[in-house]
Amino acid sequence: MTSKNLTHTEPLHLAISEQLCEQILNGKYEPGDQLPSENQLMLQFNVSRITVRRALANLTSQGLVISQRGKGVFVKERKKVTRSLSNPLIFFDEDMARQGVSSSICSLFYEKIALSYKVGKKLDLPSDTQYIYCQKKIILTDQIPVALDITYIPLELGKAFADQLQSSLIYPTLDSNGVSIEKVEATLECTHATYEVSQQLDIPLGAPLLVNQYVAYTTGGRPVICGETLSRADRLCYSVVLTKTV
Amino acid sequence: MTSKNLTHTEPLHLAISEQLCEQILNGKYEPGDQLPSENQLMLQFNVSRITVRRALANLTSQGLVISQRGKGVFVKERKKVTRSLSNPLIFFDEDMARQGVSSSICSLFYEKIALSYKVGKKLDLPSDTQYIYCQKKIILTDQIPVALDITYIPLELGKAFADQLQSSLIYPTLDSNGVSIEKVEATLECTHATYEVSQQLDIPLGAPLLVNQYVAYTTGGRPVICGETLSRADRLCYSVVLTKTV
DNA sequence: TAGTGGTCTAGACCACACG
DNA sequence: GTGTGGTCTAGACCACTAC
Repeated sequence: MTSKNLTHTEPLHLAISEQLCEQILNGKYEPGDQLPSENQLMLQFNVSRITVRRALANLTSQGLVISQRGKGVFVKERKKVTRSLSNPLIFFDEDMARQGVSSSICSLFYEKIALSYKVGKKLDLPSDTQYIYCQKKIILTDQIPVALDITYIPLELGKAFADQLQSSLIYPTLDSNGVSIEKVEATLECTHATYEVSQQLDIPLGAPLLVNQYVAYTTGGRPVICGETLSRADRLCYSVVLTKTV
Repeated sequence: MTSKNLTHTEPLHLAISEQLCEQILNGKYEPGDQLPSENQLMLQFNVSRITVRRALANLTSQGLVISQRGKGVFVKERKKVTRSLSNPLIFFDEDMARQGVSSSICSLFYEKIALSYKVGKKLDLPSDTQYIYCQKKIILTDQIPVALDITYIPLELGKAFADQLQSSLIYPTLDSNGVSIEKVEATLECTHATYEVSQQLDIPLGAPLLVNQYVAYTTGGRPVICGETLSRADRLCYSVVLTKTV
């Protein structure tokens, strides 16, 4: 019945994935449910395995399902936490706690590295500055990795708070040491997970990431730290409130 | 040399896509350049076509290349425009003009529809309200579709400015008619293009979209309009400035 | 051991772009 | 027409999970 000649307009794999997509959205398959196996789908739609796999790949690229080797294909859970970018600045862990979510960090890297031109400019460092601290860490909520953060910290701060920074988040650390964050400039965009990042955040290659590139300023408009947070787009969203200040 | 037994850790398609990825990032292939054809890659890496295609699919899902039937596979241009969410509110077209980019809109749909509970709540409408205007439009920059916007406009506004709204953007229209936007609440997240949206924005199925869900308020904290903008993640990013107001 | 998804092959036909 | 990517098949082997 699914003769190839009838589907001049729509490829088979698309027809199948659209149908499965509808069933997922309609609730025939609920989050956590297992889809029929590739074998069953081959029989059900009377197509070859590669076409079934292509259809499943469509669903995966739409973030609807996740496949697990040896187990099956499952409908993804759709639970996101919200990171508030409102004023006043709310610390990440407080933000999560308010949503009933636990958070922790796992420091991957904390070292003095050569300062790049770009970072030097963002932090308005003297032109003879040669080094800076760089921290890479994984941020987890409810034990699941949600974000990879890379922060650049000028030497004096990085040295003073090294221990603290490796076990807690950066804004609270600065705050509790008398460095008040007065302003944050951020850009939000979306990229795709490289192979390396996909491994670190346990997501498929090419999965969408929300990128938050930020520069934080303390009193007197002096930049303190900058960096970027790559968040799993299936786990995090940002909220913003803009008020006309005139 | 690319014997299967050597690559226990890494599948062939990944090894190939990683190598091509590196060459793209290194500049061997520049934006706009054509990659070797599938046939050439089959010979070059001594693998089957399906493996080459899988490697190219990896690159596509990472947003690095785009394939065009009958022509070839090309390295994607990486040009993004920035939408400022700072204060004061900058209109989209001014924002684009400042970046040397032309912008236009294409109205797809402008009709009175039944009011949903969700929208009614966002706009704080009287509980007996039954209808609302809904506008769907494509937003183009430099003639390329970048976003799909869906806006909900209460009856009195929607009727009064119907003509204007179909040819120009909503904030400027409201502003020029004496409706000042004092506050905007927005959440930013990322989803995947459904088949329908992928067709409208000319992107692959499942491509990442930046979703901006907003409610705009006028004087006295009264909500005026709400809606959501689905932007192509490869073409748009948002910028935000947060100032401690205390 | 049985069932699942992951990788890979060789081969076929189709649709589209370009000269 | 030639070359390109898009779709699809049948079949094989592997790695992982669960029993």
